[in-house]
Amino acid sequence: MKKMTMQDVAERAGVSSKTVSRVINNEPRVSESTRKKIQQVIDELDFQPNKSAQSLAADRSLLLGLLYDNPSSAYIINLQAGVLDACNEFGYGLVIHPCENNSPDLLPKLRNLLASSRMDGLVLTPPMTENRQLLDFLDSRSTPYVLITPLNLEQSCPLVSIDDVLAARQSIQHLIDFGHKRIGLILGARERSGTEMRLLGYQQALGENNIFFDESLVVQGDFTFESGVTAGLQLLRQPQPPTAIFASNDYMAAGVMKVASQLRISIPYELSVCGFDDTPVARYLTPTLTTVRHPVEQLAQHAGELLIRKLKKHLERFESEELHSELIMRESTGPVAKPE
Amino acid sequence: MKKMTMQDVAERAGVSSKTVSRVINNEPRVSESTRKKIQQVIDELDFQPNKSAQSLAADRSLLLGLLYDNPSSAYIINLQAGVLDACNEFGYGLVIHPCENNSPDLLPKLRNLLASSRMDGLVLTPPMTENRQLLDFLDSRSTPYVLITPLNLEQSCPLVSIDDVLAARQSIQHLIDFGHKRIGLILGARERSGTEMRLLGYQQALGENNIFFDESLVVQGDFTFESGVTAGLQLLRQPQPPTAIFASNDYMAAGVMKVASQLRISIPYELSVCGFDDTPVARYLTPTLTTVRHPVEQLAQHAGELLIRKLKKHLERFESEELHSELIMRESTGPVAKPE
DNA sequence: ACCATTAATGACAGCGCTGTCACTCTTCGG
DNA sequence: CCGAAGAGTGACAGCGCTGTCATTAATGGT
Repeated sequence: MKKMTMQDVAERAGVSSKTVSRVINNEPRVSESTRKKIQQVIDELDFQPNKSAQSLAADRSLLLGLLYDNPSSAYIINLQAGVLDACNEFGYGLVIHPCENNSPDLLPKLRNLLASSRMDGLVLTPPMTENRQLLDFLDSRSTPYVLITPLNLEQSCPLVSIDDVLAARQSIQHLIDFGHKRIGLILGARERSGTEMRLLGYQQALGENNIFFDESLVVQGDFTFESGVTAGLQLLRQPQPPTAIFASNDYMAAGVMKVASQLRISIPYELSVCGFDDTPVARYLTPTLTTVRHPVEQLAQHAGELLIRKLKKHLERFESEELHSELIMRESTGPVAKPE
Repeated sequence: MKKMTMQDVAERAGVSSKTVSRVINNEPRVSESTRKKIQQVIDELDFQPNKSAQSLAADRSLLLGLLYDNPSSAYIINLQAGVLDACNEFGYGLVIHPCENNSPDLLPKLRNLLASSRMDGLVLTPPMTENRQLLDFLDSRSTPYVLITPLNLEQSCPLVSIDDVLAARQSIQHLIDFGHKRIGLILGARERSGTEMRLLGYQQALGENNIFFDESLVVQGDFTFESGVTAGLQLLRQPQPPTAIFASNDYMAAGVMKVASQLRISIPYELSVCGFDDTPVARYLTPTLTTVRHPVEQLAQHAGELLIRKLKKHLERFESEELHSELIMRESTGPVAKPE
């Protein structure tokens, strides 16, 4: 495992080290024959260029940063896996950075991180994607970034997203197909753009099925289990309670299930519950939770690739992508008990 | 945000860049007065040394690697946070590497990663900590590493650990205090050293309370929810079923709760269930799960610090640490229904 | 056959830091 | 008062790569 340099490769291939560099970096202006020869030597010696030297000489760190502030660890792990895939493919490294979106020293900390790690670009996730200050800061230093976000707004940067409206509409449709007509909706945190998307999807589904939109069936949550409990109580204690509840994430759905258990409402016989995100907890609850699975890892991978292509200038204007979610049917949803 | 070099700092402080380097690296042989003056200039300019140049010149990457193969995302997030803390404190970067302990190309992949990222040291977590091949490989390249592991074996390397025996004993004691005498134990994967520790703790607790050790109350699991279901069935269908069950992690405990629900056994009135690890799911289950919380983040932080000190040679022999766990009492445990 | 253009390659400096070694200035025992 | 030892500092080379520019070989139009 002694160290190896481009010089070694160059000598063994009978070329200059600069030409080896050209091959490593996929630069043009190398004849097919030399390229092949050099590649062969590289493979033989299992040569890996020294990242520090590359960074120093080319003045780019070959590092991507991943910023997140999200309580769902499963979500983050998937994110990381996706971005890592992209990084590995293109020889980039990944710097992970858990942060607190609302902390006043988010920016100073980030500035510090950027100064010391010199990341070439950033992948941002909600809720950071909606932090205007943060985005402006990045723009001002012209640090490239891509967003992973349910946001459909006219963004002026590349982003990857899922269609939250569609995902919500399909879940509600699933409940309607079971005969439900009074369907409760628990929204997520108000400032998050996904929240209104889901409300929109809910309304669309009702509209398509000529079901009256009853505002009292829509309650505000904040993505926490506790808010799910509160919201669940609020819904189930109504004079005419819903027969099904769609929660904007699994934790709030778990909260509803807790309430149902306390009120001795049996799921799915007396109440259907549908979550969102397909967190691992969905499989561990009793009954298991019907929920919506997002392709988080692919999303993150695309985001990483997009960013890297942007860094390499192989990117025309703002490319963006939209992936789709999938309804995972489990035990917590079923037909209405007695058709009204 | 124009770039700054040690040269700039040096000029402004009226010294050579080498002396600035000395201050940055906390080297001795710098007079207190110059050190102070330079530090002041550094603070004023908010100077950060160029990591790539440092790495290249000093031939060390200033990078730690974190290897894990664990299905619990919450555990990993905590791990990462802990190691990151240590890294940030000492100016190191972190390379995360999810891997598959049983994959045949674990070693080739790792070799690759080490070749390209040139990490200075590694933090290993179960089950990698018990992968002899892996450890030998690292020893052979003399890559420093520290282990985070429940293992109590005479290891020849630094490690941080929790006292699994104690943690298990205390949980069992908690159940005994509620009057339970027939206590089921669901073990984790057989090859994991924590498993026998927990069995030991179980036996100790029984012994201390003069309770007969009934082998039929101990069943094998593998840390998955599904194995918890199987094990739960096995225990609860016995002619004389246990009145309490201790599962070696929360997922298996969730499996037991599922079984109990299906068999219409009410928790905690007819059966107490205790988990291990305090995964988020413990709070979302109904009833909420009594479990054991480990100081994963501190553990990881200590591991990181230990490793960095080892890298800096500030480490005499094999330092190791042991931290303690905490029983989190929730709703799933309670007194026996009818004292026998 | 001649110059203009382009393709393919190499020579060389230098990215920003650290290791080595040389140098100066104290300090102190004898 | 002298030499040795040590503390404090700087000059300089060079880590392994890439950017720039020079150089040579191949190609084509007239």
